[in-house]
Amino acid sequence: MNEDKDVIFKALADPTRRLILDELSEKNELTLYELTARLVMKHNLSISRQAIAKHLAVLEDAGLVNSMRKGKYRVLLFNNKPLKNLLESWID
Amino acid sequence: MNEDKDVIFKALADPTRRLILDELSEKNELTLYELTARLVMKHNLSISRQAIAKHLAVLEDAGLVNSMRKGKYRVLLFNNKPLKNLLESWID
DNA sequence: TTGACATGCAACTAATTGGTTGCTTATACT
DNA sequence: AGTATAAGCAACCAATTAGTTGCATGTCAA
Repeated sequence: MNEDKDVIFKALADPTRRLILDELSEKNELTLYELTARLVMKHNLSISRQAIAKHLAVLEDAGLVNSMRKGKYRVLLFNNKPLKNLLESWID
Repeated sequence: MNEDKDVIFKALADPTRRLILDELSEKNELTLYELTARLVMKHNLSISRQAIAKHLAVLEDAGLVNSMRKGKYRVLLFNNKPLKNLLESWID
């Protein structure tokens, strides 16, 4: 309901989390390590793996990221469904 | 540029600010007092005028609300332009 | 011009949050 | 079995922030 919206908007409020969505929307099925490496290298981000893991927890909670265990790895999937019609009520 | 986006997303992250946008998108040219009264009454919000004023400053900073002085009053106007295409890069 | 009303500003507080460090668990590979 | 790699968990810290209270400014109307 409306709390879903709140969780989504709050998830989008952080620039690092938006970068994560950018990366995942460009290339799905990244692992946590791959994602961290990409963020650090492509965007000169200095941030730890644990910090990224926390951001991912927030994004998963909002339904914007799903993940599957694949052996040793956890693989990340972007899900844009919650974003559709999110701003609808304000745009005509 | 990208900082604009950040300011906009952060502005949208607060539920009270989203309620303010709801009210203003429904009825433009409210004054601060009218807006406060509406929020308190329609949504059972217990919040002071000053708190609303702070939220409005954030929304104005993001370009989502404009205001004009009209004599004794300040009149508030909703502006949805910054919201258009905000999520575009993630939705196909 | 004086009082009432609408708004503006500043200092303070409590809660939230993004980040770190350190340790543990789980899986793969030789 | 033993080591290296990927991830999970928990406690702590610093900065941000939503909210409050108190006071100042500006405008209208009698």
